[in-house]
Amino acid sequence: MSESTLHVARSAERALNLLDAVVSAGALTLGEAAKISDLPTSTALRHLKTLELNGYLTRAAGGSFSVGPTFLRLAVASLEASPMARLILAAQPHLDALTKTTGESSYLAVLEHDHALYLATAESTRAIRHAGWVGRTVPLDTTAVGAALAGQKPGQAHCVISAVEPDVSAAVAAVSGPDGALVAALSVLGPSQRLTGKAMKAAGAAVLKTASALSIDLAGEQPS
Amino acid sequence: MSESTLHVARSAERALNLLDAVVSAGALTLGEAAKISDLPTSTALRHLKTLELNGYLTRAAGGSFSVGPTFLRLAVASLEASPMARLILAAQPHLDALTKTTGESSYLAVLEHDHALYLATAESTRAIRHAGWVGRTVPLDTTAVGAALAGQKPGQAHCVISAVEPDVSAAVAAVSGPDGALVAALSVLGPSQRLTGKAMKAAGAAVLKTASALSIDLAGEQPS
DNA sequence: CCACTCATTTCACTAGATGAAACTGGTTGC
DNA sequence: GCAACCAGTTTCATCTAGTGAAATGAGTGG
Repeated sequence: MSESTLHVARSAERALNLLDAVVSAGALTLGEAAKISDLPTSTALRHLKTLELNGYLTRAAGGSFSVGPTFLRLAVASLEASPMARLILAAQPHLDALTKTTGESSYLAVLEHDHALYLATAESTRAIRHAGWVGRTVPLDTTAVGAALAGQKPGQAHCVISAVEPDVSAAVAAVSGPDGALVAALSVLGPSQRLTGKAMKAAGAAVLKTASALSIDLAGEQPS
Repeated sequence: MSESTLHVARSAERALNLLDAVVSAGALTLGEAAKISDLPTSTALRHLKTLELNGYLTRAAGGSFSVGPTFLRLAVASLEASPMARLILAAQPHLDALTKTTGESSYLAVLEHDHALYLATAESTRAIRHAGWVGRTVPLDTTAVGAALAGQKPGQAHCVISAVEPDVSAAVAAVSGPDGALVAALSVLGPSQRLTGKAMKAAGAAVLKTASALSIDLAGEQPS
C-alpha cells in the first residue's frame, strides 16, 4: 500500500473529502467538487454517486449536490446524543457575538485526549484575521487554551501571545457545564500587533463575559 | 465491476455504512461494528481507522468508536444551512408527543422528487408496532402521505389503510411552513387491526392537532 | 496456567478502483 | 447553420489498492 504499516482506504477517504466539501459548501456541482478535491471528474462522479445512492447527498434539479436525508438523519441523531454537538450549537451565537464586539476571530475549544481541539469558530471579517483553526489541535502545556482547559484560574481570562504561532495573540476563558464541571474554552485570536494593551484588555473582558453567558445557557437547557 | 452500467465505490460504501452504524448507535466497538456491517474485523478496522483519521469518528479510551469532530462540524453546518434539518429538529418533540398520545409510531415525511420520503420517527413502544421506515420512500399517488403532500384537503386528516403494505393503517396530516407553503406531512402508522374505528378517529384528531402545532412552531422561529 | 475474547498486524491474491479519452447534449457566438 | 465550447456521463485497459483468512498480541477470569 502507501508506505508504512498504516493502512487507510484511499477511496473511502476521497469519498469523505467529497462529502465534507459538499456539506461545507452547502451545494456543489460535479466540476466544482472535483476541483476542490483535486480529482478527475470521472472519479469524483463515481464517489458522489455512491454518496447519493446511500442518501448522504441528494442531487438537485440543476445537477448540483447537497446534503441528503441519511446525512441529516445522522446529523440529528448525533446532535441529540452527543453533548459536544449541543455545546457547539449553544456556543455558535455566542461566538458570533464575541467576534462582533471584539472584531477578531473567536473559537470554541475542548479537551481531546491531551490536546485542545478547536471545534467551532466565528471568523473576523477584517482583511488580516485569524482563520482556519477549526479541527486543529494544539498542545495543552504551552498554550492559553490549554491553561484554561486544565482548569487554572477559573473565572478569569488568560491573555497571552500564542506559543503556537508567533504573530498570534489570544484571550481565553473557561466555560463550565450545567454541573459546574469544566467543559470548554472560548478564545479570541488575532494578530499580535493589533491585539495589544487596550484592545487586549477589552477582548479579555468580552471573552470572560461571553464565557459566563454560555455557561448559564448550558445550565438552562436540560429537557429530554 | 458489479453487473450493470452502475458504478459505485464499494469500499467507500462500506465506510459509509460503518459510519452510519456507529453514529446511529452512539458508540460501537470494533467487533460490534464489524458484525452489524457484516464485515471481517480486519476490513472493518481499516475503514474505522480511515474514518477516525479524518475526524469523522473518535476513539474513546475503552476502544469504542463514536462521532468525531469533523462529523460534528458538518452536522452543525448542515443544520444551520438546511431547512430540512431545522424541520426535523423542530418536528422531533412533536413526533414524540404524538406517539405518546396515540401509542403508535409516528413519522415525518417530505416530498423528494416524485416520492414521499420518511425523514424522522418516534417509534411506538408496543410489541407489535410499525418500525423502520425512516429513509424509505413511497409513491405519492397511492398513499395517504402522498395525498397530504400533494396538497389535497389541507387542514384535514387522511385516515386510510395503507396501499404499500397490507396490514398497515395510517392517519396523516399536512404541515405548512412559515410562508404557508406545504412542507411536510405527519403520519401515525400502526397495525390495521388495532387502528380502527375509535382508535383511528383519535389518531386522526391527534395528528391534525400535532400538525398545526408544528406549523405554528415553524412559523415562530425566523432569526439568523 | 490455560482458555477465551477482542483488537491488531501480516500478506498473497485479484477484485475493484482508477483516470484518460471518447461521447453526449446543451449553450454561445459568429 | 456550423463550430467551438463546456459540464456531465460513459467506457475500458491498466495495475494499484482493498480484501479477508490466518497469525499474533493484549486483556480477562476461572
